[in-house]
Amino acid sequence: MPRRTPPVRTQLDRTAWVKAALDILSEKGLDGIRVEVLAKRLKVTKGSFYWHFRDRRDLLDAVLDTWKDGRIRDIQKQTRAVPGEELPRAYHVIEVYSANRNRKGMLIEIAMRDWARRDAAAAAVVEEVDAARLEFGRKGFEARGMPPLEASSRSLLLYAYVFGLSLMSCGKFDADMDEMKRWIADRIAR
Amino acid sequence: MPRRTPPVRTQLDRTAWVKAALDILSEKGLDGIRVEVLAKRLKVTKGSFYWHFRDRRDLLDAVLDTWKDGRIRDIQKQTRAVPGEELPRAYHVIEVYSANRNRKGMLIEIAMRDWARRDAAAAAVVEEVDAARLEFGRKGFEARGMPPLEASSRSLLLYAYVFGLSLMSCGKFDADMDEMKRWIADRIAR
DNA sequence: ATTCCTCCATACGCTACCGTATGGAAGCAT
DNA sequence: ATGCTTCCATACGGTAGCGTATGGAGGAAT
Repeated sequence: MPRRTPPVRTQLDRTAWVKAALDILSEKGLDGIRVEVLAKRLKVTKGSFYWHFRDRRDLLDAVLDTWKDGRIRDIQKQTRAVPGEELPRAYHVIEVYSANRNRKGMLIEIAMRDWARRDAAAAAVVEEVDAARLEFGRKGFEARGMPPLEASSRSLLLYAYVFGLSLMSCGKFDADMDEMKRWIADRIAR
Repeated sequence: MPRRTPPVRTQLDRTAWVKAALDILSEKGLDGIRVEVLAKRLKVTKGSFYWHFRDRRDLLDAVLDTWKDGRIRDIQKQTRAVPGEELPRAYHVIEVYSANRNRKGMLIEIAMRDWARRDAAAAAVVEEVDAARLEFGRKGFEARGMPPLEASSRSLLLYAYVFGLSLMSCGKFDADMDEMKRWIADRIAR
């Protein structure tokens, strides 16, 4: 009778801690990332944590790096899409960000920006990611023949809108939210 | 020689604690509102706090009420402005919210929304305030002859934009941020 | 002057969390 | 088998914060 339950003998590494930290970041914000809380979630003790990380700050830095890499990679993936499809791509971006299915990612976005207000390293990361996004959007609009100022403005409006929408509770503002979102997407991208 | 320094003999009341709580909320977020920290700022001890408040939650509820009343009052003040001035009023709203001078108010806005995600009472307050704002904006656009869907959409876009902008770090995205803001304001309100 | 009420200080126990120190189990090489 | 390395458990001291208990100062009322 070998191996009834593969007894959670799963070795942990830094990525597991970072993943758990991102989870709890989306739920409780930066102040929710507590060493002993994460340890409990991962069914281990602090001993493990302080083996993989120097201290809490070390984990936070790893979280920042991981998040930044992921976001930058996402943008580059979108950028490599076929050219000549800029308009549907703009709609796609709006759709992805403002959809409820991307809830967790959006919560992390907001938590990151909260974090950035109180931490220089986080601020640098967010700034870098935002710059990449705005640049991506600007290029898309310019590829459709818009002048630089208009392209930049639309790009900024696009991202400000999707982030702003995610922190408003407009649940019962209007029943036809979908129509409104469509109207707005047109206003931004058309 | 009477009264060298009016020896901080200033009696505290609930409003003083609420005010301090709002201050620290804008700086450190909800988790920054700690009884003993506020006491230190107000140069008193916890003994005072627990005289005026039942517990920390009691303070938080008072903060919510105070903030809600202030926001609602602000909206009503704007609503009572002279009619026929809807367009400049829309620009004014954008200007006020997106300006850097309103920094603290904006930080509180964001902190409130963060709070709302983890607390039902806060969620209710934010929802009420947002509904009032969206309604205010909608009426303004409808007064200019726009159909309901468009008016609602523009109102939503307006507030989502100003809130979203406040959590982006677009410092070095473009030097002519002012021109971009103007372009965007036109796109939203014109 | 005494009493009462308001407002705050002090002291206490309790929990959550950080970081360290140390030991121990499991796998691998020799 | 023995030693080495990796990964984690346990135990400890320390800080920050919550809420309570209790006492005390100062003004107001009598």
